[in-house]
Amino acid sequence: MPKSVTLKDVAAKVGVTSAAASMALSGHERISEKTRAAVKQAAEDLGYVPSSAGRALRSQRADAVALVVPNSSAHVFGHLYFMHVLTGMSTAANAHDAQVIVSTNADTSNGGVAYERVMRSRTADGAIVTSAAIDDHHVEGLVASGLPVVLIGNYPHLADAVSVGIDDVAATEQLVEHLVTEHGRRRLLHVSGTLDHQTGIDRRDGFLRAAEMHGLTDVAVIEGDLAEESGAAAVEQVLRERTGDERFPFDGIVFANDDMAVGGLAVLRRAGVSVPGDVAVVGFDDFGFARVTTPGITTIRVPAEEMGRIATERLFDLVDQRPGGRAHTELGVEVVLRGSCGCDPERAAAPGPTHSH
Amino acid sequence: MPKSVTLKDVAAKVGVTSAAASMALSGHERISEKTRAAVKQAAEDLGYVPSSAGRALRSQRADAVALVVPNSSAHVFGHLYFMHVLTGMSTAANAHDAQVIVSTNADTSNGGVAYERVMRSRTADGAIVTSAAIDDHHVEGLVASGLPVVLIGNYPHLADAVSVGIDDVAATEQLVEHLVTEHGRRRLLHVSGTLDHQTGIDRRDGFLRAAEMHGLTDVAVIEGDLAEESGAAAVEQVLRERTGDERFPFDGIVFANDDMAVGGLAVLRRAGVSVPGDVAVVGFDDFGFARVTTPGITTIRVPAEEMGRIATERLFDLVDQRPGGRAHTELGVEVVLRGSCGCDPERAAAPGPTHSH
DNA sequence: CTGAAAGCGCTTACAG
DNA sequence: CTGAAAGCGCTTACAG
Repeated sequence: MPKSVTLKDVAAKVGVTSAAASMALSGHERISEKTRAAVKQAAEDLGYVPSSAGRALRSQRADAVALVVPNSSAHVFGHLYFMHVLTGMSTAANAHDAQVIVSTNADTSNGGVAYERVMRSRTADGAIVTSAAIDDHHVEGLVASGLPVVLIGNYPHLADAVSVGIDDVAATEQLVEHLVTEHGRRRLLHVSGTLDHQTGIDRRDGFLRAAEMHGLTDVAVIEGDLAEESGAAAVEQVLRERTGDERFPFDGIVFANDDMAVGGLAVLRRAGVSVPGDVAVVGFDDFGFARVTTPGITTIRVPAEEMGRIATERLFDLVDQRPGGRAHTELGVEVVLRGSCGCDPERAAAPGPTHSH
Repeated sequence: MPKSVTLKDVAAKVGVTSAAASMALSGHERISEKTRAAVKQAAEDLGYVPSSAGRALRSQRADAVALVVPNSSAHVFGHLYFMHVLTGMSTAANAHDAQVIVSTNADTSNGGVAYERVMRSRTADGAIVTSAAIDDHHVEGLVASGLPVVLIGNYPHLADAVSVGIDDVAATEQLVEHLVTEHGRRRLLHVSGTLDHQTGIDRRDGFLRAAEMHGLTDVAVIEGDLAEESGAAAVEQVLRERTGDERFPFDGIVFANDDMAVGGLAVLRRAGVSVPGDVAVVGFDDFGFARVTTPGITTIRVPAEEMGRIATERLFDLVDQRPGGRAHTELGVEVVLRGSCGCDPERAAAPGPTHSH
């Protein structure tokens, strides 16, 4: 492993002090044009890159931001959602010449959680926290500590925290509205996310509120956990509990995310229940799966990449002590219509892949 | 923002020097049991966490590893592949108390690429590089520089580099073998990845070699770029060029990855070509999509998470100067049989979701 | 055995 | 105007 080139090496080559070399590289005016050029040339020749540790120690700034993945969402690490958030973070971080650190929350050993250590050790100047459970006190502690943190999602109990999110209630209402108004569905099932996360609560509340507004009486909620299997399990439960001759007791299912919709769709298919013929299905997220199933899943497009990007911009505002705007930034969402609700007839009517000739 | 607690604060509280406090915290024997306990208590009370910059500067070690995403694969950043690799990296990094840095390769401004800067600045102790193009000279330079680097994939022209990968040639041969032997397909099309990446070349070569071994004469290769759209484009091209009465000129398509298979599948469906009836389809990767399409896509499961984990272990070997084993570690893969090749009749025969009653 | 300096690499505030 | 010290936080090697 090659010894790394320091500022001293560069300075020595030119015959100035390292202090002068530092100023030369940063374009300080007190260094003559000639010396400045010589130092820059020497730095280039030697392949000099400033030591991040030296610089961080001196400037009290790591030039890095961390993405925190709390324990409570460990099972969804590996999900495209994080990749989208990470992509957005990278875009913003690159613009600020900062590194992106991914902090999965392994070490709960020393009484503290990993991401708190990341912050306190100043490895990162600030953190983005996403998918935290409502009762995750570590998040509250972090926010309360005054360290720069931006939350992705809605945290009503942390009203002062800077956060970026969407309106899950309104978005879910839109989906229900669509099923009722456009497709005449009135017997609706909601398969919710975990109710210890605000998104789980909000999407369920949106469902219930819209159902009430439309005077729907045949509605039910089954609690899921956002995993594909839990969507499958919910549908299996309905199939098991239906009375004898019933085809399917609901004519629409609102899954709290696409993964569960995928799982539910597979079970419906195997049971010979037609989608959208017998049951209309909608999901939430649009991170990829919803586009490739047959039929495609009507869903809400969550702008995860933009959330990551904006959250990171807000985080730099905090780190640089720029007077922030609103504590919460709300991004718009979009309903994406596909075959599973009965829309997009071209696609829905196309021969299925198992069609024989 | 709260002022961070330093070792000096802890030492002051106990009435010892910061050097003594440092030794106490690291359990050095020369510090009395009593002082050790007092220092630990004080550290806990004050919420002391060592500064990573201070420690890194002193120990010449960042305790961080970087995942590098080269420019050439910028379009696939945001792909589940990276998330799997990242998950594996995190597992290994956590075990070594190290941070994971994600370095997308934005800054090509200063003549150097971002990940070279990450390495030279010692922000990370080493890097994992994946999806690098064959002619990416920056990778060669990095490897040649002697900095700790582990490559994911196969790099025949960098035979001395430490790397972790799978046998793409053999895996693709297995797929062809399956189509020929189990499903009697003999007119095969390969939609390749970009041929400036070794995986693109290897999967194509595996296809061609297996075709030759089985004496297939009706084979063709179309170069794609791993994106869903390019799989669609390849199939469209075939449809466009077929002669009048022909249904589909091939009875099997080997896509170099699942994404392209998904794109191809959609076009086939719209054209009324049955899968697997008229054409058997296979993909490569199994990062998610292949499982949720209808029919499911027969594919090769690439152990991306394990690749990330093992590459990171190898990287720590390098960083810690442990005598490494082989330069290249090859992981096994698994053929996953689903409906698109004609296997899994239970699923393939199940009523499609657009089936009407 | 223990106290305290030295130095990792950097940049700014100070002394001359 | 310019040279060089001081100090960010840490830990180890040295002096006493």
